[in-house]
Amino acid sequence: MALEHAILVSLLEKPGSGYELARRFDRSIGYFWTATHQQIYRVLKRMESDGLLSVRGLPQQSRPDKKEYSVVGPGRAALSQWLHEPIEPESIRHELAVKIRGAAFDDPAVLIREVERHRQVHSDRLAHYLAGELRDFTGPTAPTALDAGQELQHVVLRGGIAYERMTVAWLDDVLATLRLLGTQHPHT
Amino acid sequence: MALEHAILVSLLEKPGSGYELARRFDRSIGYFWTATHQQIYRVLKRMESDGLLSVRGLPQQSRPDKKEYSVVGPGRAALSQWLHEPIEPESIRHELAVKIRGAAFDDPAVLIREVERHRQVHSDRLAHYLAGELRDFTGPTAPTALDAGQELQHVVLRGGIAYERMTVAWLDDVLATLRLLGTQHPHT
DNA sequence: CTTGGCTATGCAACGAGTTGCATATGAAGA
DNA sequence: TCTTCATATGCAACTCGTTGCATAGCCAAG
Repeated sequence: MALEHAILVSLLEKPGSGYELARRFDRSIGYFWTATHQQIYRVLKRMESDGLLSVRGLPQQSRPDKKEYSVVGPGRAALSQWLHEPIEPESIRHELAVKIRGAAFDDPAVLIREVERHRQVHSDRLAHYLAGELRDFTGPTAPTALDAGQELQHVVLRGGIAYERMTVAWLDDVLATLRLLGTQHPHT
Repeated sequence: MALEHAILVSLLEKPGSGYELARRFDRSIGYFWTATHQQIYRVLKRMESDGLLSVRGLPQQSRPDKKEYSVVGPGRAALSQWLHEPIEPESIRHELAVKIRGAAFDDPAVLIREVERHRQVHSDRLAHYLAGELRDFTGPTAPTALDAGQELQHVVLRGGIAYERMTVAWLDDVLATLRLLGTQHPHT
């Protein structure tokens, strides 16, 4: 139930509605944990009935009502307990890697476009992360004192940056390999 | 249904039983796609009834019977079709990153042991990959001619190596950050 | 001689995640 | 004016993935 914990972290960073959470899961926390709005609304409801969150109805002008969720005592305790539990080191699911191995049984050249497209996405993400880092951690608003929250968000962002950099470099390696095979085996 | 495709690739590389596939998903292809034996048996049954695979019962001495699956025509066609379809660039689910951000709301020091443990796992995986690379791709049995299958398996392995290297370096960064926060805030 | 481990397959139940659809309103643009 | 976009929430049905358990025989260690 890691979504529950991701929601606790996000709501502790800043209370918000299901809709707002859904948007955060499209950026920020979403770089490390994805979720759709359906999932979020369902889990929020359960967490509230379990007493981990409190809700506040915010009637809005010219908009549907908003339900703002905040973490309450038991929610904070649940997060703290989870932090003390060990978790399994991630096991990746890299569909593109499966495709690349599968390309041995077809024409490897069909993957070139696909890999180029992925490279573009990762390269864009890298640029986006770097811009965020400049804005939030090394710009004029640079952290004055050592703030734990800031430092931890920064180190996670550095992880994202390292991941995207590594991925772009690897996809270049993949492209070079595919092109080499293309010239050797014009079409198997 | 990417498991289906991962199974097609693995069975094209070498036919085998559900049990054998389950073990391959603990190594090799499993580095990029995980699956439990339950999932595998269930999907194999479906794929066979869909006509993508054929089965051969192999009675064995002093062992339960084995069912050896092979890819047949329609299976190969399904793989080929999948290779031509675009896939979504991976979205990561990095539970440890969520924990690190969550540590801002508790004592960051509680994560040190956990991060050290993860670092060890990734460092072991890296060593394992490097040994495999030496054995299969750069050793005395180095590829004579340019074999597409070999080259593609190698580039995927290089991706795994790059990933583990990057992760170990990042976890060192995380540890340094956690330790720094520990000395600054002896206990919030 | 019994316990545990390895091969080999599978059911049943549950929890997690996805997809399609539905509803309501106001603002901006064609 | 009509459509589309953005806010805001939710149900229902489905597939995917995990966990616990069951069976069955052989082998090796204690």
